Amino acid sequence: MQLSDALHNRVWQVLSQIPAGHVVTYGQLARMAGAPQHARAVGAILRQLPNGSGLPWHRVINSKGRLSFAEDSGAYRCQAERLKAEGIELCDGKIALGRYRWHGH
DNA sequence: CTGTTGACCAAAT
DNA sequence: TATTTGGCCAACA
Repeated sequence: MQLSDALHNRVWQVLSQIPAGHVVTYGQLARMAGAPQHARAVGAILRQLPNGSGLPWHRVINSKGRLSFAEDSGAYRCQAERLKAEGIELCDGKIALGRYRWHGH
């Protein structure tokens, strides 16, 4: 891995704490990991996440309450399906952040 | 080393 | 409400 191990580990740590049925945004996760200006780096970390990591990457969405994938992509459908399985519905392509956002402990 | 890309974001138009 | 703009920076070519 090339991203600073420290950031990588903190993101990994926070990600593992997100409860099922809740979501956080990339920027929020970056802040929670102590790197407020690194929303994009969080995306890069998730992108490189190993397949069998077991981490809830699908609970991370963008600040607009949308999934950061093209709607016609398999990744989009995969994430949407995983969220639906946790009771999180996409209304008009958007998630009600006010209702599902996780605010930490 | 330079330039581009992108699972981003907040503020300004 | 919808786009654009400027900032961010790791990964990649």
